[in-house]
Amino acid sequence: MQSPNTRPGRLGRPPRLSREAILVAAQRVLDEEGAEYLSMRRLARELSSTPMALYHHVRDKDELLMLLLDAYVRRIPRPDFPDHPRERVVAGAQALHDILEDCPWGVEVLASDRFVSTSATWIVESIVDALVLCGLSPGDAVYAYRVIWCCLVGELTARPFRARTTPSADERRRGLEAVIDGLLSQNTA
Amino acid sequence: MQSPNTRPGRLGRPPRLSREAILVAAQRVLDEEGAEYLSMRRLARELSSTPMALYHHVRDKDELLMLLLDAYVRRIPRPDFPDHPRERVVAGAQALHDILEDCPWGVEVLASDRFVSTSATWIVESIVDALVLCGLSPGDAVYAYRVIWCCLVGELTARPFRARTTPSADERRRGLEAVIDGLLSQNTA
DNA sequence: ACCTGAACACCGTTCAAGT
DNA sequence: ACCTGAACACCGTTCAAGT
Repeated sequence: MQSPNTRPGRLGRPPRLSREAILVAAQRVLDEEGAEYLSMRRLARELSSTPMALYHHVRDKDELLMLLLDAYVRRIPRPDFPDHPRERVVAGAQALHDILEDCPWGVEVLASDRFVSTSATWIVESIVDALVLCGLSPGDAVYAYRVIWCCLVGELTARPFRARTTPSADERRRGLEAVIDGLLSQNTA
Repeated sequence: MQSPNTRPGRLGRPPRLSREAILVAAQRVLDEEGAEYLSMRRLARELSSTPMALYHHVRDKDELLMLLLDAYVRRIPRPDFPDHPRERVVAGAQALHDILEDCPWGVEVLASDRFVSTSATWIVESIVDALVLCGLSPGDAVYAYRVIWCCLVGELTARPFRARTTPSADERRRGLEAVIDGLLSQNTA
């Protein structure tokens, strides 16, 4: 129950903030108000602190978002995927979609540069592995994964769309399967 | 050669700005500095005017972007597409991709709501029609178009990606064809 | 070491006034 | 009718100072 700000033998002022506390508060703002309201200034207010205090625990806003996404992904339970390779690709892509759907701000963070976290590698690797088991060469598998990833990003980014009806989960799955099957059958061509 | 600000019989102060002039200046900023520098304030400076003068000719920044994209699309020459339906789908998607690649800020405008311009309908319709000619039902064709559109948006949004090598035009085409063939063959399933 | 306050260089937009 | 200036309510970030 040793609180960090009472730890003895440390020089200087005891910290009032911590990376942990900042991330918790940021997640709260994200949940309660949405990503468009998460600013360094808003976050400082949430913590009854000043914007600049944050910069002592986090390099900049981009790093903060990266850390938030990282923590979010880490909280996700690792589902066990089906044995059949094709089903595994579909399930993996579906999982990736679901993760990002619950975390719309994350798409932007991932789509932009900088994010090099390894906390989501398992799912990427699981998809690529399954693609190889489906018969694709490693190079083709990576590329096929890339196409799948682009479709997911597009699906999540191009939200409203001209057809005002959001597609049902079933429709989405059919679309996803079509894309995956197309990528798989290109191998044999 | 009748300049609008000398047109007789009009009441009030002659206009110094016009929607046309604003769009031209905005396009110049876009070309020379990039979309991230196009602000109402920057644009007003470009026109030696004040930010608020712009709001007399344009409802807000979103409308400005919409008008810019509209003008951009209108300038594109209408290519003639191949006869074979499948090739037509591929060519249409390719064209859509190329248009947006030269116009990265447009992706965001299109991905967000509001844009209801009809200046790009011809290309969308051409793709949907070709999909129907390929044997898809009208409903399936619209949905297939949606999937293709999402892939394009994703491809353009998820720019850098973990594989640091940007795919070649050939690779991209292969990916696109795989997606399209997947969508087409789902029909017969 | 950790935090504060003021400042810099921006945003989009509203409101009241000027010609 | 068209434009201006000041103001509102924001941004992310740097810099110098305080304890």
